[in-house]
Amino acid sequence: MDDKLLKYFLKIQPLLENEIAAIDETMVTKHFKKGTVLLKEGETSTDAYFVLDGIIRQYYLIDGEEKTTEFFVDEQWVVSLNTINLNSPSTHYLECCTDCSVLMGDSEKGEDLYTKHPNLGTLSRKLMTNVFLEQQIKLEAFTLNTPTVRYQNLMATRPDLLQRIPQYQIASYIGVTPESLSRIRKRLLEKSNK
Amino acid sequence: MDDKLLKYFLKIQPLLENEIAAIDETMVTKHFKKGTVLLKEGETSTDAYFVLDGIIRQYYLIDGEEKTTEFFVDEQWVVSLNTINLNSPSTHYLECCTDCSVLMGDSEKGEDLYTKHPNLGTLSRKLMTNVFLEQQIKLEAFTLNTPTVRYQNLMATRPDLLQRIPQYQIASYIGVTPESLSRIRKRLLEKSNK
DNA sequence: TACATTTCTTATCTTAAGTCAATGAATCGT
DNA sequence: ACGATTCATTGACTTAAGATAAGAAATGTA
Repeated sequence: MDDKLLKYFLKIQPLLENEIAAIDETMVTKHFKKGTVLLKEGETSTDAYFVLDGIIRQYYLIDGEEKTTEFFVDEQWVVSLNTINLNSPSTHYLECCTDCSVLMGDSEKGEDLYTKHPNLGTLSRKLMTNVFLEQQIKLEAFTLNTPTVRYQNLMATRPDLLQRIPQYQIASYIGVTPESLSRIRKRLLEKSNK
Repeated sequence: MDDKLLKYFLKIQPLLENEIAAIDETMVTKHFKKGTVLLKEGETSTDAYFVLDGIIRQYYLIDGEEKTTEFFVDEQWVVSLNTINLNSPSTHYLECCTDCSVLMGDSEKGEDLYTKHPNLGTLSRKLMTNVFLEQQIKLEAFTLNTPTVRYQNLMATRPDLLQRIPQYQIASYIGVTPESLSRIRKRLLEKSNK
């Protein structure tokens, strides 16, 4: 099994050899070129991704405009509504911002896995809880802060993104137009120069 | 066991008699008066709540201002970061907006329950998944819409709240000041009168 | 009922975001 | 290296939100 994933799992839950083997059978390593679209609006796919390397962008297409809502990186899970509930076609897109290595697993096969290996069910529960908490923190940060503060937080916590992602996508991510972000940056610069 | 909770659980996962009994032992029905504060900033409580009746408001205190981020009602779970991770004291408050009936359970005891009854672990996993998805929908709605649209959505989907909750808390919930919400309402009225 | 408190609205002013248009800068492909 | 495209900045203007203050409406209470 991929070392990164194993380490990630073992931090959450101890696993037996045969459990590790079982996971191995259900997850495949895949490599995608920059620009590859993994999921389109309207599609129903139960694939879940674990990012090994690269950046995957989630965005919505609203009135012809792309609204970016997340950049998934290293050791993050890409799980969304339609991953879990097949009845609901995807409302968003997933695109590789860079060349990406991911582990892909079918969450439908997951259920079989859990009945055979209850311990993996426990792992999945804890995993889900973690993902939930991360999302809660994100929701908090988005609702409580202004665009300017959101940009400052991004500089502080994810400076890598600012290097590798075009600014208009960052703008969308913090909830403003590219023009507004440009002005936010200008104001911040003026302040720092007193 | 409370009938509402049982129905809710059975929609998610079939349960055996002894599993139901085990849940019963870990959850208590409680009644709170309007205005009761269930959780304060800084507290570490692993209690989780299942709302039977009434409205529980989640809010943050930022520079002396209350920022409302959720109203939990009927058949909703109140689970937050510190419920699950004791190391992190609460960053928010929980308050009863009305007289409330809730089921209270300690999520620490939950873990014991899952080792004894793996099936309840499965229930918990599915539950967590549902709560995660609800939150994802909320995050989508908040990031993609303007305050005006958020208010219109609220009118369409939760008209009960607009009746029972003071407008300045609704304003905070959709991310604006009370004055702004007042103007939003005025604009919408003017439009509907052509 | 009358008073007090809380909540909602209105008005004015300031600040910042959206829109549209134009211009520079950077990047890409051939 | 060249032009073509994409991306970032700037300016002018419009729209809407924040802040502050004042008053109206609603609610609670003695």
